[in-house]
Amino acid sequence: MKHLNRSIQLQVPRDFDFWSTVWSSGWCGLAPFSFDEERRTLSRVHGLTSGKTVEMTMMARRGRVLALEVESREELGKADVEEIEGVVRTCLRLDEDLSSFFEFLEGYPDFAWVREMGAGRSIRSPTVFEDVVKTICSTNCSWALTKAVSGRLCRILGEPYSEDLCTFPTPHRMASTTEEFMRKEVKAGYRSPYIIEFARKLAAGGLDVEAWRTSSLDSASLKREIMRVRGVGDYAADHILKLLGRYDFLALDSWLRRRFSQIHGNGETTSDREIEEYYAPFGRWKGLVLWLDMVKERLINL
DNA sequence: GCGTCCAGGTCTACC
DNA sequence: GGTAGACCTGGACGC
Repeated sequence: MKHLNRSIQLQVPRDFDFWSTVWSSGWCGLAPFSFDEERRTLSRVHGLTSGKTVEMTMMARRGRVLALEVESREELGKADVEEIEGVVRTCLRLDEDLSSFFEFLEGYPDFAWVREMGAGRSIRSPTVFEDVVKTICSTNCSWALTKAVSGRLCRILGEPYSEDLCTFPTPHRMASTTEEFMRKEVKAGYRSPYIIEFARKLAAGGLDVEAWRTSSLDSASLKREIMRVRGVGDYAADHILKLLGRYDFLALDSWLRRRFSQIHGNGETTSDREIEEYYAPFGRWKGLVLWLDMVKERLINL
């Protein structure tokens, strides 16, 4: 089938670095995202509201420019292009103002590298729905399993674009499946009823999770609301808050605990209280500072 | 090949 | 409010 290509260029903030944004978390490896480490590109297969499916590939260009190559089987209209640009802006957090964070870090020379690199952002999904489902799928399992379940969700319930590329399923599509199917085919295990219940609430219009992005609630109150989703506990709620751009909580998981003990505890086990105390001086930015501290080695070796 | 452990936790029952 | 035990999957590991 014939594929149509379109090139788009986006202006990015002065303090933004594309590859450190992509590379700072494992989210870039969860379908329908994929990356090419050698070419330093991030791709995503995405279903537009017009019903068209596109594959978008992002890469950095000189200056404050992000290049976007979009492939589609159908001609794209102005509204399609605007939607694609919006998806990219959301995924890369181009509209997240981190200037006050960088000003705050000026008091911490150990973190000067963050501003120098343009680090601080990490990718997320274009919808809160997708981020919540993926977060639930990341709990109490290996990262390999999280990737496998995300892949199966797309492959089995998403819209196919090519032989091996599919979109992330919509809430309606996920809501229409059964717990048994989710267990047997997607192999999401005991998380299956949680995911389906969440999708059904959204599909029925009983829950507007996109509103969380602009919620006027303080983070503690918003966290309580997020935790009303079954399958989302303390860690997952903290992680979702980070994806929403709120960093007042640490989102401690077993990987972070192990990493902290390697970096700051000489390999000795450290308690959550000790980790909390270590990052307490960073106030509302502590969750972001913790994350950057843990992935520093990965980023400065880029 | 087989059994066990555990990983980027959460829920429920019980005290 | 704190804690124990159950819960899916799948890779790593020891035997």
